[in-house]
Amino acid sequence: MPDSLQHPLTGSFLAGRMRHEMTSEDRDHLEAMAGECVYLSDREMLARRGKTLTRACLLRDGLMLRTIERGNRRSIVGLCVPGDFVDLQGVALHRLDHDIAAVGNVELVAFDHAAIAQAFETRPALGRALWFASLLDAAIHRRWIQMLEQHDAPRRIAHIYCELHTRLAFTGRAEAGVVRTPFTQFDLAEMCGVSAVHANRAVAKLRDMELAEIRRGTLYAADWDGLKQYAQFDPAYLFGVSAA
Amino acid sequence: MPDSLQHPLTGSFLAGRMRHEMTSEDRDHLEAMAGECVYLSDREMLARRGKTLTRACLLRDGLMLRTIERGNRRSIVGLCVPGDFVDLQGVALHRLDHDIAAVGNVELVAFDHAAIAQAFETRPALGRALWFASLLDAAIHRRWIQMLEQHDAPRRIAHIYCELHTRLAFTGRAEAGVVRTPFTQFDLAEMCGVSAVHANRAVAKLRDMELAEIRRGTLYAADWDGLKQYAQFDPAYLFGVSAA
DNA sequence: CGTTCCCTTGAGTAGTTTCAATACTTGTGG
DNA sequence: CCACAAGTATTGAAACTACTCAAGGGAACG
Repeated sequence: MPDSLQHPLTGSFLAGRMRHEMTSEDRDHLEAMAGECVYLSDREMLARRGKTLTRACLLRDGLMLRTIERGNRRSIVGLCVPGDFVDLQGVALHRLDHDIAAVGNVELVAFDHAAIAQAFETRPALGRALWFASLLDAAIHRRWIQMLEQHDAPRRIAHIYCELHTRLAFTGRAEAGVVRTPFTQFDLAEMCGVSAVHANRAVAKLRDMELAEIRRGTLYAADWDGLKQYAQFDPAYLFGVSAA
Repeated sequence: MPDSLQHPLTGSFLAGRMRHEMTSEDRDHLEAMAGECVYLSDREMLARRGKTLTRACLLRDGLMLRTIERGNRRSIVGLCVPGDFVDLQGVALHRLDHDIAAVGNVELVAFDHAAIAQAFETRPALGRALWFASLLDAAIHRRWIQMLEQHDAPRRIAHIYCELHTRLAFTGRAEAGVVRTPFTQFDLAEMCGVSAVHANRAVAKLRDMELAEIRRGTLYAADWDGLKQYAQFDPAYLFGVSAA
């Protein structure tokens, strides 16, 4: 029986990464720990910076943003795709250092911190899996730092879509040559640390270079290999099983 | 007996953060797990991207850089201060996504992955502490992403020194108004994602604004509060006990 | 005492921002 | 089905920021 049917709530967790190394008992246990489902619509916040949390949520469908607001300016410091625990930090750090917001409609499932803490005691392998997931997040953050330090705006946008495509593919959600998102150009600007006008020109450059067309958040690749090369995208940092 | 004497090798681990929440048994256990000491001098590499690791190292003295090289350009994506596990990722991810290099002379102590993995099984609280440390790293990465997205070069440099001062203070290594590092302006440029020439002008701007003087890597604050305000430094993301 | 590395400064160029105006989309209500 | 409003995308021009290239100055080390 496929994993996704056996574990309808948690089947995407670490899929394509170390999920295959987890025992079926641990996978069953995680599924059994799942609490209520949470639904949010576009731009709704799941959690805010500084808030104390008592549960952690696994994203089941849709995309979410990690954001930090400062004055009237917002930065997007990370993306969440299905299969990601979006606020796992809260279990150990108790409060969040950033906000978590939906882009488009999203579906999550909640886990009580107490249940996760207990799993840490009784099921070390599950604890390791959660740790692994946190380390993956950090590796992605580092790649973003490098991207912001070295790439210009068009390359940043290209890289973000390449990363998304690979991360979505881990859970079987990728389409060949297409990455569907509800991002506005304003969102892209906030991810890249540039103005909205410049993000627009960056999108136009990708189109002019005949690498990809981005319409209403969705990227249609004209030359997928060329795009990956242009973005200097190397998926090793995502630790997928195929890339290992 | 002070912690630093009782645990000469590991007494700095999570000091000022959740160390006080760890039981003395766990602290003793961590100290007992420590293996051989490692010494590196300026610009020496501890580990390289892609390499498979079998042990993890705790930084005891000196500073280290997390770097990613791409072509002939290097990015600095993070800093390590005493008390940090510099390559803890390797325990769960097996290989590194970045390089780890010394700046100045450093002193580390090594832990076998096998010992850490076993501690994860037998001492869940120690496992949680390691997880906590990883989550802290991720929070710092997120702040860097925001800094790169929103701040200009002088503010980035100011922020890096503010962060360092706070992180060094956790282990009692901070001096009032001074942050000593062996960074060259070239290093600062690689942390900020700007050219070395521009980093020099940024340093000059901090001097002209009478906020701080940076000579041979060491920052002498002329107006520490003004500097923190200019950098928009808010230490909450470092999860220190006083800032909690 | 010179070599080397690091820092500093100037001038021209490229990339990015702001402001402002115009068009395209999508959804809503008449 | 059309008109309108709101949000989103596009374009131009001027100002600004940061980059490269290039040359010169200063400090540390053998």
